[in-house]
Amino acid sequence: MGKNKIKHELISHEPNRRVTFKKRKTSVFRKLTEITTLCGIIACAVVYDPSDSKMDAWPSPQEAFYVLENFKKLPEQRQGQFMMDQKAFLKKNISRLNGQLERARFKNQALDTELLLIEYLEGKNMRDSSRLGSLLALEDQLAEKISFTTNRIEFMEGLEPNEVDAEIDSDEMGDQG
Amino acid sequence: MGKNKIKHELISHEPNRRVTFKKRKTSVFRKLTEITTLCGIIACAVVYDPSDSKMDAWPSPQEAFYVLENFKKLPEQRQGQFMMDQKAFLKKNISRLNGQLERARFKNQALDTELLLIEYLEGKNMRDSSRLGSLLALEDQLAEKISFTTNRIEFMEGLEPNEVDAEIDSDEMGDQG
DNA sequence: CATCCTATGCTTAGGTC
DNA sequence: AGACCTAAGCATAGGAT
Repeated sequence: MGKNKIKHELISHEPNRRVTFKKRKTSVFRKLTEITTLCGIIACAVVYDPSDSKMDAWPSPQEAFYVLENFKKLPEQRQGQFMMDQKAFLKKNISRLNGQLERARFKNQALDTELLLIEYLEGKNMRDSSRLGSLLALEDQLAEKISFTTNRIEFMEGLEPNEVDAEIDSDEMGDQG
Repeated sequence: MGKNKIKHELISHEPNRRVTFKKRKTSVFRKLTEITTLCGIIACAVVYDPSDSKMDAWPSPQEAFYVLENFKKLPEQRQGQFMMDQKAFLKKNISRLNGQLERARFKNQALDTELLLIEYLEGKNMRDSSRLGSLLALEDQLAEKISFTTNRIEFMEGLEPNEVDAEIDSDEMGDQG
Protein backbone atom coordinates (compact mmCIF):
# COMPACT_ATOMS: atom_id res chain seq x y z
CA MET A 1 0.00 0.00 0.00
CA GLY A 2 2.91 2.30 0.66
CA LYS A 3 5.80 2.68 -1.73
CA ASN A 4 5.88 -1.07 -2.07
CA LYS A 5 3.22 -3.66 -1.63
CA ILE A 6 3.98 -6.16 1.12
CA LYS A 7 2.94 -9.77 1.35
CA HIS A 8 0.18 -10.69 3.73
CA GLU A 9 2.40 -12.58 6.13
CA LEU A 10 4.38 -11.94 9.26
CA ILE A 11 6.85 -9.11 8.64
CA SER A 12 10.17 -10.76 9.31
CA HIS A 13 12.23 -7.60 9.73
CA GLU A 14 11.37 -6.78 13.33
CA PRO A 15 11.99 -3.01 13.29
CA ASN A 16 9.65 -2.70 10.32
CA ARG A 17 7.16 -4.94 12.03
CA ARG A 18 7.10 -2.73 15.10
CA VAL A 19 6.70 0.43 13.04
CA THR A 20 3.91 -1.12 11.02
CA PHE A 21 2.18 -2.31 14.16
CA LYS A 22 2.21 1.13 15.70
CA LYS A 23 0.99 2.83 12.54
CA ARG A 24 -1.73 0.33 11.82
CA LYS A 25 -2.94 0.14 15.39
CA THR A 26 -3.45 3.89 15.30
CA SER A 27 -5.35 3.56 12.03
CA VAL A 28 -7.57 0.79 13.30
CA PHE A 29 -8.40 2.82 16.37
CA ARG A 30 -9.14 5.84 14.21
CA LYS A 31 -11.44 3.72 12.06
CA LEU A 32 -13.26 2.64 15.18
CA THR A 33 -13.64 6.26 16.22
CA GLU A 34 -15.11 7.00 12.81
CA ILE A 35 -17.48 4.07 12.59
CA THR A 36 -18.88 4.62 16.08
CA THR A 37 -19.50 8.27 15.33
CA LEU A 38 -20.82 7.87 11.80
CA CYS A 39 -23.03 4.90 12.53
CA GLY A 40 -24.07 5.52 16.12
CA ILE A 41 -22.84 2.19 17.30
CA ILE A 42 -20.75 0.96 20.19
CA ALA A 43 -17.49 -0.83 19.65
CA CYS A 44 -14.37 -1.91 21.40
CA ALA A 45 -11.13 -3.53 20.45
CA VAL A 46 -8.18 -5.06 22.19
CA VAL A 47 -4.76 -5.69 20.73
CA TYR A 48 -2.21 -7.77 22.55
CA ASP A 49 1.41 -8.19 21.61
CA PRO A 50 2.53 -11.54 23.03
CA SER A 51 6.18 -10.74 22.34
CA ASP A 52 6.28 -8.17 25.08
CA SER A 53 2.96 -8.68 26.85
CA LYS A 54 1.84 -5.23 25.87
CA MET A 55 -1.85 -4.67 25.59
CA ASP A 56 -3.77 -1.76 24.20
CA ALA A 57 -7.47 -1.25 23.90
CA TRP A 58 -9.99 1.12 22.42
CA PRO A 59 -11.78 3.28 23.45
CA SER A 60 -9.98 2.45 26.69
CA PRO A 61 -9.30 -0.76 28.54
CA GLN A 62 -12.13 0.06 30.91
CA GLU A 63 -14.64 0.79 28.21
CA ALA A 64 -13.55 -2.25 26.22
CA PHE A 65 -14.30 -4.44 29.21
CA TYR A 66 -17.52 -2.59 29.75
CA VAL A 67 -18.71 -3.32 26.21
CA LEU A 68 -17.75 -6.97 26.51
CA GLU A 69 -19.38 -7.29 29.91
CA ASN A 70 -22.50 -5.70 28.53
CA PHE A 71 -22.72 -8.21 25.76
CA LYS A 72 -22.30 -11.03 28.21
CA LYS A 73 -25.18 -9.57 30.19
CA LEU A 74 -27.55 -9.44 27.24
CA PRO A 75 -30.77 -11.26 28.07
CA GLU A 76 -30.42 -14.96 27.50
CA GLN A 77 -32.92 -14.74 24.69
CA ARG A 78 -30.80 -12.19 22.85
CA GLN A 79 -27.72 -14.28 23.20
CA GLY A 80 -29.65 -17.28 22.06
CA GLN A 81 -30.93 -15.29 19.12
CA PHE A 82 -27.42 -14.27 18.29
CA MET A 83 -26.22 -17.81 18.52
CA MET A 84 -29.10 -19.03 16.41
CA ASP A 85 -28.37 -16.35 13.84
CA GLN A 86 -24.74 -17.32 13.82
CA LYS A 87 -25.61 -20.96 13.47
CA ALA A 88 -28.07 -20.37 10.66
CA PHE A 89 -25.57 -18.09 9.04
CA LEU A 90 -22.81 -20.62 9.24
CA LYS A 91 -25.03 -23.49 8.16
CA LYS A 92 -26.35 -21.54 5.22
CA ASN A 93 -22.84 -20.76 4.14
CA ILE A 94 -21.70 -24.30 4.71
CA SER A 95 -24.33 -25.61 2.36
CA ARG A 96 -23.67 -22.83 -0.10
CA LEU A 97 -20.00 -23.63 -0.04
CA ASN A 98 -20.72 -27.31 -0.43
CA GLY A 99 -21.64 -26.56 -4.00
CA GLN A 100 -18.24 -25.15 -4.76
CA LEU A 101 -16.37 -28.42 -5.17
CA GLU A 102 -12.77 -28.94 -4.12
CA ARG A 103 -12.00 -25.34 -3.29
CA ALA A 104 -14.78 -25.33 -0.72
CA ARG A 105 -13.35 -28.15 1.35
CA PHE A 106 -11.05 -25.96 3.37
CA LYS A 107 -13.77 -23.41 3.98
CA ASN A 108 -16.19 -26.03 5.22
CA GLN A 109 -13.68 -27.42 7.61
CA ALA A 110 -13.21 -23.97 9.10
CA LEU A 111 -16.92 -23.31 9.40
CA ASP A 112 -17.59 -26.72 10.82
CA THR A 113 -15.00 -26.16 13.47
CA GLU A 114 -16.54 -22.84 14.41
CA LEU A 115 -19.98 -24.41 14.52
CA LEU A 116 -18.60 -27.05 16.80
CA LEU A 117 -17.23 -24.37 19.05
CA ILE A 118 -20.57 -22.62 19.17
CA GLU A 119 -22.46 -25.80 19.97
CA TYR A 120 -19.93 -26.54 22.65
CA LEU A 121 -20.50 -23.14 24.15
CA GLU A 122 -24.26 -23.49 24.01
CA GLY A 123 -24.02 -26.65 26.01
CA LYS A 124 -21.79 -25.05 28.58
CA ASN A 125 -23.54 -21.69 28.93
CA MET A 126 -21.23 -19.09 27.56
CA ARG A 127 -22.25 -16.42 30.05
CA ASP A 128 -20.20 -18.22 32.62
CA SER A 129 -16.86 -16.93 31.52
CA SER A 130 -15.02 -19.26 33.86
CA ARG A 131 -16.02 -22.15 31.62
CA LEU A 132 -14.28 -20.53 28.69
CA GLY A 133 -11.06 -21.88 30.08
CA SER A 134 -12.27 -25.30 29.04
CA LEU A 135 -12.07 -24.12 25.48
CA LEU A 136 -8.33 -23.96 25.58
CA ALA A 137 -7.96 -27.42 24.12
CA LEU A 138 -10.42 -26.72 21.35
CA GLU A 139 -8.85 -23.35 20.76
CA ASP A 140 -5.48 -24.98 20.41
CA GLN A 141 -6.89 -27.34 17.84
CA LEU A 142 -8.39 -24.40 16.04
CA ALA A 143 -5.09 -22.58 16.20
CA GLU A 144 -3.37 -25.38 14.37
CA LYS A 145 -5.81 -25.21 11.52
CA ILE A 146 -6.51 -21.52 11.43
CA SER A 147 -3.37 -20.09 13.04
CA PHE A 148 -3.34 -16.75 14.67
CA THR A 149 -0.44 -15.20 12.83
CA THR A 150 1.48 -16.16 9.73
CA ASN A 151 -0.88 -18.80 8.49
CA ARG A 152 -4.08 -16.92 9.23
CA ILE A 153 -3.96 -15.52 5.73
CA GLU A 154 -4.35 -19.00 4.33
CA PHE A 155 -7.61 -19.23 6.19
CA MET A 156 -8.69 -15.78 5.26
CA GLU A 157 -8.03 -16.32 1.60
CA GLY A 158 -10.21 -19.33 1.89
CA LEU A 159 -12.82 -17.73 4.08
CA GLU A 160 -12.90 -15.47 7.08
CA PRO A 161 -15.98 -16.46 9.07
CA ASN A 162 -16.74 -12.92 10.10
CA GLU A 163 -16.20 -11.62 6.65
CA VAL A 164 -18.37 -13.96 4.72
CA ASP A 165 -20.45 -10.89 3.90
CA ALA A 166 -17.51 -9.47 2.06
CA GLU A 167 -16.74 -12.78 0.50
CA ILE A 168 -20.23 -13.06 -0.80
CA ASP A 169 -19.86 -9.58 -2.23
CA SER A 170 -16.72 -10.18 -4.19
CA ASP A 171 -16.27 -13.93 -3.86
CA GLU A 172 -12.65 -13.17 -4.54
CA MET A 173 -11.00 -11.03 -1.93
CA GLY A 174 -7.79 -11.68 -0.09
CA ASP A 175 -5.73 -10.51 -3.02
CA GLN A 176 -4.52 -7.44 -1.34
CA GLY A 177 -1.56 -8.88 0.48
CA MET B 1 -13.63 9.58 1.23
CA GLY B 2 -15.80 8.33 -1.57
CA LYS B 3 -17.27 10.59 -4.20
CA ASN B 4 -18.05 13.09 -1.48
CA LYS B 5 -16.47 13.76 1.84
CA ILE B 6 -18.82 13.31 4.76
CA LYS B 7 -18.79 15.07 8.09
CA HIS B 8 -17.55 13.19 11.11
CA GLU B 9 -20.93 12.95 12.77
CA LEU B 10 -23.86 10.57 12.94
CA ILE B 11 -25.13 9.87 9.43
CA SER B 12 -28.71 11.04 9.62
CA HIS B 13 -29.98 9.24 6.52
CA GLU B 14 -30.57 5.81 8.00
CA PRO B 15 -30.25 3.71 4.82
CA ASN B 16 -26.88 5.30 4.13
CA ARG B 17 -25.90 4.82 7.75
CA ARG B 18 -26.64 1.11 7.53
CA VAL B 19 -24.72 0.69 4.31
CA THR B 20 -21.75 2.60 5.68
CA PHE B 21 -21.83 0.55 8.85
CA LYS B 22 -21.76 -2.71 6.96
CA LYS B 23 -18.99 -1.59 4.63
CA ARG B 24 -16.82 -0.10 7.34
CA LYS B 25 -17.30 -2.99 9.74
CA THR B 26 -16.00 -5.29 7.03
CA SER B 27 -13.02 -3.00 6.51
CA VAL B 28 -12.20 -2.78 10.20
CA PHE B 29 -12.33 -6.54 10.46
CA ARG B 30 -10.12 -6.88 7.39
CA LYS B 31 -7.64 -4.44 8.92
CA LEU B 32 -7.57 -6.56 12.06
CA THR B 33 -6.88 -9.63 9.94
CA GLU B 34 -4.01 -7.78 8.32
CA ILE B 35 -2.45 -6.35 11.47
CA THR B 36 -2.56 -9.65 13.32
CA THR B 37 -0.93 -11.41 10.39
CA LEU B 38 1.63 -8.75 9.55
CA CYS B 39 2.63 -8.00 13.12
CA GLY B 40 2.17 -11.36 14.79
CA ILE B 41 -0.14 -9.99 17.43
CA ILE B 42 -3.47 -11.01 18.89
CA ALA B 43 -6.50 -8.82 18.65
CA CYS B 44 -10.22 -8.84 19.01
CA ALA B 45 -13.05 -6.42 18.43
CA VAL B 46 -16.71 -6.19 19.17
CA VAL B 47 -19.23 -3.92 17.50
CA TYR B 48 -22.69 -3.52 18.91
CA ASP B 49 -25.58 -1.74 17.25
CA PRO B 50 -27.90 -0.60 20.04
CA SER B 51 -30.65 0.25 17.55
CA ASP B 52 -31.32 -3.39 16.84
CA SER B 53 -29.27 -5.17 19.49
CA LYS B 54 -27.12 -6.74 16.84
CA MET B 55 -23.62 -7.65 17.83
CA ASP B 56 -20.71 -8.76 15.76
CA ALA B 57 -17.21 -9.67 16.78
CA TRP B 58 -13.84 -10.48 15.29
CA PRO B 59 -12.23 -12.97 14.88
CA SER B 60 -15.37 -14.56 16.33
CA PRO B 61 -17.45 -13.89 19.41
CA GLN B 62 -15.75 -16.82 21.08
CA GLU B 63 -12.25 -15.72 20.27
CA ALA B 64 -13.03 -12.14 21.22
CA PHE B 65 -14.08 -13.33 24.65
CA TYR B 66 -11.09 -15.57 24.79
CA VAL B 67 -8.71 -12.66 24.18
CA LEU B 68 -10.43 -10.55 26.79
CA GLU B 69 -10.50 -13.37 29.30
CA ASN B 70 -6.83 -13.94 28.69
CA PHE B 71 -6.02 -10.36 29.46
CA LYS B 72 -8.01 -10.53 32.64
CA LYS B 73 -5.97 -13.56 33.60
CA LEU B 74 -2.64 -11.86 33.09
CA PRO B 75 -0.54 -12.13 36.22
CA GLU B 76 -1.47 -9.46 38.70
CA GLN B 77 1.93 -7.92 38.24
CA ARG B 78 1.39 -7.48 34.53
CA GLN B 79 -1.95 -5.87 35.06
CA GLY B 80 -0.43 -3.64 37.66
CA GLN B 81 2.36 -2.79 35.28
CA PHE B 82 -0.14 -1.99 32.61
CA MET B 83 -2.07 0.19 34.99
CA MET B 84 1.09 1.92 36.11
CA ASP B 85 2.08 2.49 32.52
CA GLN B 86 -1.32 3.88 31.74
CA LYS B 87 -1.19 6.10 34.80
CA ALA B 88 2.28 7.37 33.98
CA PHE B 89 1.18 7.86 30.42
CA LEU B 90 -1.87 9.80 31.40
CA LYS B 91 -0.08 11.82 34.03
CA LYS B 92 2.69 12.68 31.63
CA ASN B 93 0.18 13.84 29.10
CA ILE B 94 -1.80 15.70 31.70
CA SER B 95 1.22 17.71 32.69
CA ARG B 96 2.17 18.18 29.08
CA LEU B 97 -1.27 19.44 28.33
CA ASN B 98 -1.17 21.70 31.36
CA GLY B 99 1.27 23.81 29.46
CA GLN B 100 -1.20 24.40 26.67
CA LEU B 101 -3.35 27.00 28.46
CA GLU B 102 -7.07 27.32 27.84
CA ARG B 103 -7.33 24.80 25.03
CA ALA B 104 -5.95 22.14 27.35
CA ARG B 105 -8.69 22.45 29.92
CA PHE B 106 -11.08 20.12 28.15
CA LYS B 107 -8.39 17.56 27.57
CA ASN B 108 -7.33 17.57 31.18
CA GLN B 109 -10.84 17.08 32.36
CA ALA B 110 -11.15 14.02 30.17
CA LEU B 111 -7.83 12.58 31.27
CA ASP B 112 -8.51 13.29 34.91
CA THR B 113 -11.78 11.45 34.65
CA GLU B 114 -10.08 8.47 33.08
CA LEU B 115 -7.40 8.52 35.74
CA LEU B 116 -10.13 8.56 38.35
CA LEU B 117 -11.70 5.57 36.66
CA ILE B 118 -8.41 3.71 36.71
CA GLU B 119 -7.79 4.46 40.36
CA TYR B 120 -11.29 3.36 41.15
CA LEU B 121 -10.66 0.10 39.35
CA GLU B 122 -7.36 -0.45 41.11
CA GLY B 123 -9.09 -0.11 44.43
CA LYS B 124 -11.79 -2.54 43.48
CA ASN B 125 -9.65 -5.16 41.70
CA MET B 126 -10.54 -5.05 38.07
CA ARG B 127 -10.17 -8.78 37.57
CA ASP B 128 -13.46 -9.20 39.35
CA SER B 129 -15.64 -8.33 36.43
CA SER B 130 -18.78 -8.32 38.56
CA ARG B 131 -17.58 -5.11 40.16
CA LEU B 132 -17.50 -3.41 36.80
CA GLY B 133 -21.21 -2.95 37.12
CA SER B 134 -20.48 -0.41 39.81
CA LEU B 135 -18.84 1.68 37.18
CA LEU B 136 -22.12 2.37 35.48
CA ALA B 137 -22.65 5.59 37.36
CA LEU B 138 -19.15 6.80 36.61
CA GLU B 139 -19.51 5.65 33.02
CA ASP B 140 -22.71 7.62 32.72
CA GLN B 141 -20.93 10.69 33.98
CA LEU B 142 -18.19 10.05 31.49
CA ALA B 143 -20.73 9.56 28.75
CA GLU B 144 -22.14 13.02 29.32
CA LYS B 145 -18.75 14.57 28.84
CA ILE B 146 -17.32 12.28 26.23
CA SER B 147 -20.42 10.84 24.59
CA PHE B 148 -20.36 7.56 22.83
CA THR B 149 -21.76 8.57 19.49
CA THR B 150 -22.42 11.93 17.89
CA ASN B 151 -20.42 13.99 20.29
CA ARG B 152 -17.50 11.63 20.56
CA ILE B 153 -15.82 13.52 17.78
CA GLU B 154 -15.71 16.60 19.96
CA PHE B 155 -13.70 14.62 22.44
CA MET B 156 -11.51 13.08 19.81
CA GLU B 157 -10.73 16.38 18.21
CA GLY B 158 -9.66 17.53 21.62
CA LEU B 159 -7.87 14.35 22.55
CA GLU B 160 -8.46 10.65 22.23
CA PRO B 161 -6.77 8.99 25.22
CA ASN B 162 -5.82 5.94 23.23
CA GLU B 163 -4.61 7.94 20.33
CA VAL B 164 -2.42 10.39 22.14
CA ASP B 165 0.46 8.77 20.28
CA ALA B 166 -1.08 9.91 17.06
CA GLU B 167 -1.91 13.26 18.53
CA ILE B 168 1.65 13.74 19.62
CA ASP B 169 2.73 12.87 16.11
CA SER B 170 0.66 15.44 14.33
CA ASP B 171 -0.64 17.45 17.27
CA GLU B 172 -3.44 18.33 14.91
CA MET B 173 -5.43 15.38 13.73
CA GLY B 174 -9.18 15.05 13.73
CA ASP B 175 -9.48 17.04 10.54
CA GLN B 176 -10.65 14.18 8.48
CA GLY B 177 -14.31 14.45 9.19
C1' DC C 1 13.30 5.56 18.14
C1' DA C 2 10.28 9.60 16.63
C1' DT C 3 8.76 12.73 12.81
C1' DC C 4 7.87 14.08 8.31
C1' DC C 5 7.29 13.13 3.47
C1' DT C 6 5.26 11.03 -0.53
C1' DA C 7 4.55 7.65 -4.21
C1' DT C 8 1.36 3.92 -4.45
C1' DG C 9 -2.44 1.65 -3.92
C1' DC C 10 -6.36 0.69 -0.70
C1' DT C 11 -10.93 2.49 1.09
C1' DT C 12 -15.27 4.20 0.40
C1' DA C 13 -19.70 7.49 -0.64
C1' DG C 14 -22.76 7.50 -4.00
C1' DG C 15 -24.71 5.65 -8.03
C1' DT C 16 -26.63 2.07 -10.87
C1' DC C 17 -28.73 -2.30 -11.57
C1' DA D 1 -31.65 -5.55 0.04
C1' DG D 2 -27.25 -6.85 -2.32
C1' DA D 3 -23.66 -6.81 -6.11
C1' DC D 4 -20.80 -3.75 -8.89
C1' DC D 5 -18.55 0.48 -10.32
C1' DT D 6 -15.74 4.59 -9.92
C1' DA D 7 -14.17 9.11 -8.55
C1' DA D 8 -12.16 11.03 -4.53
C1' DG D 9 -10.10 10.70 -0.44
C1' DC D 10 -7.10 7.97 2.81
C1' DA D 11 -3.63 4.89 4.52
C1' DT D 12 0.89 3.48 4.56
C1' DA D 13 5.87 1.29 3.25
C1' DG D 14 10.04 3.19 2.82
C1' DG D 15 13.15 6.69 2.93
C1' DA D 16 15.06 10.98 4.87
C1' DT D 17 16.40 13.50 9.03
